[in-house]
Amino acid sequence: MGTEASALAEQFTKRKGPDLIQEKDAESDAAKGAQLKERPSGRGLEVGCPYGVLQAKLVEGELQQDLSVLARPSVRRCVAISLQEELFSLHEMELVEINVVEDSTDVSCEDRKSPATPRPDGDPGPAENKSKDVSGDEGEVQPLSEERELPDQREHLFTFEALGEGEEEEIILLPASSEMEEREDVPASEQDLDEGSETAETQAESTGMKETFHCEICIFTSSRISNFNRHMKTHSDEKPHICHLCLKAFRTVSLLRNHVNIHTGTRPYKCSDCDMAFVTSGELVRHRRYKHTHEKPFKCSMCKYASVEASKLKRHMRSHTGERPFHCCLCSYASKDTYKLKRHMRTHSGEKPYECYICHARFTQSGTMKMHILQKHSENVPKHQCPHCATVIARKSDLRVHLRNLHSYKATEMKCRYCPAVFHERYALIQHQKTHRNEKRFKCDDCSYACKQERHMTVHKRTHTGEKPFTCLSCNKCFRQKQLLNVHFKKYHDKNFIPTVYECPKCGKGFSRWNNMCKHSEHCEMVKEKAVESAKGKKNKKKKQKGPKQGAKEEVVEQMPVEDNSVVNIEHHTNEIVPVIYEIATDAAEEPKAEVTCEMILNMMDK
DNA sequence: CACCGATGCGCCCTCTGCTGGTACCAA
DNA sequence: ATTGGTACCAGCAGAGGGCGCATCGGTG
Repeated sequence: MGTEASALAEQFTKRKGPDLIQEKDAESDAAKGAQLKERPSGRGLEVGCPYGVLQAKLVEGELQQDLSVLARPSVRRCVAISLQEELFSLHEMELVEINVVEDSTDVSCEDRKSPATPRPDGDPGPAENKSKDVSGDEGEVQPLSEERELPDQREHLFTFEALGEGEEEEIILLPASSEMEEREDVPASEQDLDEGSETAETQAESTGMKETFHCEICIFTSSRISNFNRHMKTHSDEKPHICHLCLKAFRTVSLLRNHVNIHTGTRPYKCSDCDMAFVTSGELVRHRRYKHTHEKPFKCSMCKYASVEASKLKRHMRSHTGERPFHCCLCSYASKDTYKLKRHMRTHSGEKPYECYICHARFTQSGTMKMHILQKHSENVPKHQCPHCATVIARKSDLRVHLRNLHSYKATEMKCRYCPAVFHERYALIQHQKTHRNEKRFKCDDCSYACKQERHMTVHKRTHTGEKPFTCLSCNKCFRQKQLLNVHFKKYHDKNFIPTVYECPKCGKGFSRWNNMCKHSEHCEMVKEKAVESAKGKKNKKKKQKGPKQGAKEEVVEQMPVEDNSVVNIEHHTNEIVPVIYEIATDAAEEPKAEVTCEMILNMMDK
């Protein structure tokens, strides 16, 4: 065996990662051959096969997750597994003693039925068996292997032997247990003769004190012949008890009865604490643990997690080990359980099975739809108040983002744009910078003038220097500000220009400026207020009232607000309005004078 | 043989939290 | 008009709870 292993070791070491050994005889002997059994009492991994018991204890890390166990009863008395080559060097191939430790292996009979790991090009491989699809129709893949709990600390030895030639790259796990060593004395062909036999063969214990019955096919032993005989039926395909409703066959009457109860809805096991009822007593016990007693017998050794079911603990352990046995065949995603893979497959199929009953929007997950309904179609939805500021955010997760972005401590200093202050919290920086917002930080060296923006100061300083860089091309008149030049040009050189007229509603006299009209029309105080308010509203709304327009008078009046009790600071608003309106016709035409300030023009230019 | 507890697999669900696109607002 | 910031929102995955069902093995 060792020689054979050496000869084929190189082939073995060529085997890469997730490739699986292809099942050769899945439909025949193997089907009733290799089985994996968990031993609740211990931590050893037992691999049952027609030739005895394989018990292995794998050293964590030595056997990777994709270790698969295959039964090849028609070829050898062995179990084939695949290993990643980096785990075993050539010289280790002849005889390997492996300590099997739980959580490091991923061994399953299911692997015999499962497709091989998807190839990078998507080709599942010629021997891939897709018979068992998670979703049934979504092209999902089965796990490479299924983690098994290894509840026994006992160490068991087994050996590996490379098997096959050429393309045959398989590792044969040969049991080194006492039973198997005895059987190695018998030629393989003779052993094969025994395998299919289900004859009840009793073997007396060496002590002779008590007779036990050993199954020749698996590890089962029993002290009672009746149990043994019943067990032997599990190796038979005989299922004489047929459900008359669905024609499904069962081995025992009890199994059939439970099954028929499902059809009939008969649930004889009723919970004493609630209205639930179940077909089997086991379901009731489990239900009571979940809902009433909260007994959780399966405890995680690495954290405080405990579960009602062993399978839940097994699933939980994957969060510690990082094992992801369920691989997507369309991308690199792998999940820790079948449901997540199925859910993930919707991202490829585009399926959105959840529909909002109100707006009929569709969603891939029920939780997403639920949140949608809550946020879009519900009232009095509780919001989340930021503990550090006044922000209120609809979703808790978004509040978390808010806290992370605005209230988390940053190691790097964030500097204020306007002063030397530095901050480590973004929110504090923003609040601080707001204090600069209305600050007239730019102060003139030659007078008391101050402004918010530097360019305003640039324009202002021309009043001290006398600089007038904007020259009218028609009359060579110079201006300090471009906007003043524009106004001048329109007024004196643009024939098509028609300025706005503000007409006193009482006497009909026209004015180019509101304030002039208002001074004239003291009896029109209310009208004036409304017009100014209207002008203010227009400015705030669109900021587009940049110049005099034909018919602006009528427009302004029409848009006057109806609130008669509105109070407007005339001086303030005239400062904003005057630059864009100037007198024509009824008043003597003249250039804007003192009413037009630098800031007015610049503000207008900003708009 | 029936009963019962245990086991295992599968399916579905909820809750939770992160991520990236988008609309909106202010500068 | 542009740009940057941020709440809003849907998409998606992690983790765990709960139940349906089949099966096995111990026991009376």
